[in-house]
Amino acid sequence: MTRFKAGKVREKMLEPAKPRVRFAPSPTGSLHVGGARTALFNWLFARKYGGRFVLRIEDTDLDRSSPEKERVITDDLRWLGLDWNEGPDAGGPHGPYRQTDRLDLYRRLADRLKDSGLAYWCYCTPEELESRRNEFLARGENPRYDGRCRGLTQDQAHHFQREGRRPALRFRMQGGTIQVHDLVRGDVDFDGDLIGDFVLLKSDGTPSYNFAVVVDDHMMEISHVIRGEEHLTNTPRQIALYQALGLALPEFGHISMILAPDRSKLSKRHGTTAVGEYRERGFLPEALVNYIALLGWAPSDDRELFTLEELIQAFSLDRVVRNPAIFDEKKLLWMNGHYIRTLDEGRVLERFREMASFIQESHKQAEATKKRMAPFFDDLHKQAEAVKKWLPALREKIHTLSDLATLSERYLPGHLTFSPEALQTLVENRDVTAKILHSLSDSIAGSPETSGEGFKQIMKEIGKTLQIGGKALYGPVRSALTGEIHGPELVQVVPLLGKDEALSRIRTALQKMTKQEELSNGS
RNA sequence: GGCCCCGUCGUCUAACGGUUAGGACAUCACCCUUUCAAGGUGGAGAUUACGGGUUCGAAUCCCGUCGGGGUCACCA
Repeated sequence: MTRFKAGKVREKMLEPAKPRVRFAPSPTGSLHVGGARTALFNWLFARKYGGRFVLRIEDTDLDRSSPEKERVITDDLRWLGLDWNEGPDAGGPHGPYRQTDRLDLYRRLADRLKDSGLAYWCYCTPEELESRRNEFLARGENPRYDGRCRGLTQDQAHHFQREGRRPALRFRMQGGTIQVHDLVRGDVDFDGDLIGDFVLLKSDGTPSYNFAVVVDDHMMEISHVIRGEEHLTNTPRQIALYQALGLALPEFGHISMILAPDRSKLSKRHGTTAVGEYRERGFLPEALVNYIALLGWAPSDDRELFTLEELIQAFSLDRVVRNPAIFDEKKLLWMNGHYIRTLDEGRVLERFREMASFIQESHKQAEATKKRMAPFFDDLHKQAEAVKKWLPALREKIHTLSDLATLSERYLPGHLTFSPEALQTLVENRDVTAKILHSLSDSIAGSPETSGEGFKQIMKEIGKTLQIGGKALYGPVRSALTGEIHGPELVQVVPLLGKDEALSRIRTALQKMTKQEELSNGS
């Protein structure tokens, strides 16, 4: 492995004056972590050097694209804090920014290529193409279009047309080597002879990816094409097109992929991959962005924790790493916990509410799902208050905002249920526990308010009277008050519960103990 | 299969030919403590995929092998 040595010229491209970059998702699915990172790197690059970040929607796959998906992707980008200077909604001087609104542009350029003999109509059917492809593969050769429609006569063309075949426009590839100057990988050579004539215009009239990117990147004056490594081998095709159209090349930079723990391509079966799912699970955009930034990029110092603003400062393309990264959810979880703990409470609460309404929103589409999930959503909103109240006590131990919801739930009035362990703790030294709980109840009832200090004092006295302390004393009290054997410090818990709820819980626990005893005597 | 990219602790990564190969997550131990966490301290963990070169000296440069990934679509 060799780090790309930046010469004078390269340096200029790595740190340009006012770059124009773009993120160009196709609205055929949700925004995945890989796409999010590509968007982030582009965004950081633009922000760092005072450039522009363009959002372009590549919706030429008519079958799979949908406005809903587009909305989901843009919504996730905004959630991450990545905004764009130009785009379908934002407008801008190089629009339209949705490829289906640019069809006439592609056709015009396609005509130009066809008229100059650099492109030709191909009448081959998908089935024919497929079987020829397999023949190449069987011979151990590079599968590619064999160019058989290159020299079609008018008669032959008419014949195919009468058969009802709809032609696609193909680009006439030239041989020779094509060099890609890549900002993160250095110079990469490709053999043009191994690349077949690829499609420019599909038979439905929409442009192919390779054609549309070239046209758009040029017309939108994109200076740096920063994208995933899966596009590296497409680049020679695009370079050939730039040359055929007589256009200047942008800079290219291909960042390596994000892989699953088994080193395969990250996909659904590996767990969470979509940004939206992380939102639902209670991750903060602060954490996700920070973690993703560290996948394939490293600062020049030892820092790991960055705000977006700090990332802008620290980011540079020449510190982008070339080897693929494995997505490590454990580290993300740690980082998320860190942000929950250190961000100010108002912000965390805001994120919690965001999560609650996002979950509700995202399930609105499917009416059945919504119905099924309804009680959960109601609870979430009811819990917003509880979460606010309990955040200071709970944030120390959690990793996601969802933990906040599940953990705070049991502190709601009337939500006391006993875990088997807690029940065990209450029952195992029944007599002593009963004494503890009775005197605790009396003391709390007798004091005007339940402060942490007051509670501590009460516990001290009970301990002195009964000659116990530590775990033996606090364990039963914790079990009675919370129904769990683990949780925040009781000194925090008691004032938060309040006098009435605390008393009611002790009563409930005492009753439960009696019931348990009758149960065991009876059997 | 052809072509292309990549290969440093389990994971993310640092180390412009000269460091006891550094940090973070995870893991282990201890401290703190009414519990679980969090936090603190420390430990273990990498013959830099392997094999050859070049060099006084290689994780770093060159070649080969192996392994992983990408791509070869009328998907993007």
